[in-house]
Amino acid sequence: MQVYNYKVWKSPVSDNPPKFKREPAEHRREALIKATLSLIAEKGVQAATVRAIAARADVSQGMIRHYFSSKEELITAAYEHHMDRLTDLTSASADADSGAPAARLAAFVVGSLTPPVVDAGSVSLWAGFLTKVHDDMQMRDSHERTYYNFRNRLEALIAAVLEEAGQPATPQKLRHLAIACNAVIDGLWLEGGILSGAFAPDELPEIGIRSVGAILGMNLKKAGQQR
Amino acid sequence: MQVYNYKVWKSPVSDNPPKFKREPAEHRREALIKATLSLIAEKGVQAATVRAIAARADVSQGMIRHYFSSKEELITAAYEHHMDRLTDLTSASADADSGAPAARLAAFVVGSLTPPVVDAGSVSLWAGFLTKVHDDMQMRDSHERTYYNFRNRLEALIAAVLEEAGQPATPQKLRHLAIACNAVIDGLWLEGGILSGAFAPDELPEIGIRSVGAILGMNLKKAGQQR
DNA sequence: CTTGTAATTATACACTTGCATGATTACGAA
DNA sequence: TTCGTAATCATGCAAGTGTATAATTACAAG
Repeated sequence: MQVYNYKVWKSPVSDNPPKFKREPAEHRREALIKATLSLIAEKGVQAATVRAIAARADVSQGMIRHYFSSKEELITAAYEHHMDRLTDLTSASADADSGAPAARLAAFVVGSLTPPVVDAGSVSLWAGFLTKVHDDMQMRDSHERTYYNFRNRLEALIAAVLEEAGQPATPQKLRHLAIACNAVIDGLWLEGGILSGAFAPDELPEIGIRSVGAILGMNLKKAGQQR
Repeated sequence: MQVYNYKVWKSPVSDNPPKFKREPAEHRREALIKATLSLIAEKGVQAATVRAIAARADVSQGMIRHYFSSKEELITAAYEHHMDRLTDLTSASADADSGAPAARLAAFVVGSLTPPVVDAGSVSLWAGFLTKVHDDMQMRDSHERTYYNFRNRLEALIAAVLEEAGQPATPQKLRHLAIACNAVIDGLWLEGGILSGAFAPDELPEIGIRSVGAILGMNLKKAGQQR
């Protein structure tokens, strides 16, 4: 049974084909992380075994312990990579919009509720990791960090919107609004990823904008369209 | 190394202590399910091994295959048990309130966002199972069933509230409102369970009621208090 | 061309996993 | 009491797990 399928390439002299290639460390780490993520997204954490990861990354299983001090460390690195990618994607959609605060908030919401952020694999990954957040301290820290990062970004957008509308809120009120809006987005993102077929293409962003607008007491939809 | 600790009780004749006791089948199934749930809640799905479950239920590991056709079937049964318990708990808080529709909806929201529904173990359990929802078809069906069960209940409460307020909504509008309110509740429930210490005791229900009210365009808080 | 050395592979080990099987044992029926 | 049988236990097995270690091998410096 051939398990490994190490990459083959042409040798300068064809009669002595090298059996593997030395790659820069960052390349290898990235390949291992991507292999881990795709495995977890497809078949869950329990499928991300040392051998399966190595096979998917086209390397021998020894590489994992060569580039990470343990398999757990690889899992954690993969989690951070995934979450960073998610926040980058949503932030990008808000930052791309240089219009009024309301428009930027709307873009942020829509970005969070459309592919590739809304995705079955993403949710599966997130849930798979969440299991470890419970007891692994490093994971717990990582989760809190990304959660607050997202919520604070949201809170800043909300503050700008309220200020522009001439309805500034107290810090506590602002905090509550951010928590609430964050919850709607999270909930919609979740079910959108799990029950992918249960919603029409633009249904989720639509509901998201309307709900966030309702919570803030204004019509984000119109504000978002007039850009 | 002593692994098992079978229950000991007094024998009618003390010189011949029986080594185990025959229990009704339903007792055993329930004990195995509870052992499974507590294990998953504490240390994640990967800790719910045949041996660990048996040890916690104070039986030999053979019992699992005796009462369930496979370990997977036990896991599924445990999932359904857990979800049924969650929906029962939230429904109970709404059904207990026989007041105005708005009060019942408020009770439903509050019940969903206070312990024991909001609980680290519950969320951990839910996330652990979610991993399996992705590929296991039976799990997928079970998830959809409980999800729609919860959302439909919510939708019925919302419909009653809107009707009483003289603002009946179209089916599509009603569906959107239910999805949105469901999302807020889910999101708040999630973070409340994960970051248990990050919220004040009554902060989550407070935010929940205010947000659901905002989405529906009314003040649920006052309506809930006047019972 | 040599040669050193770090990257990579190959293999082995101790342990855990779910499941199967046969040996016990409690307990109701006769 | 005796006895049958289903419930329960004890043990073993093959496959899979993460990790450790030694054997290869690419590749650049001299």
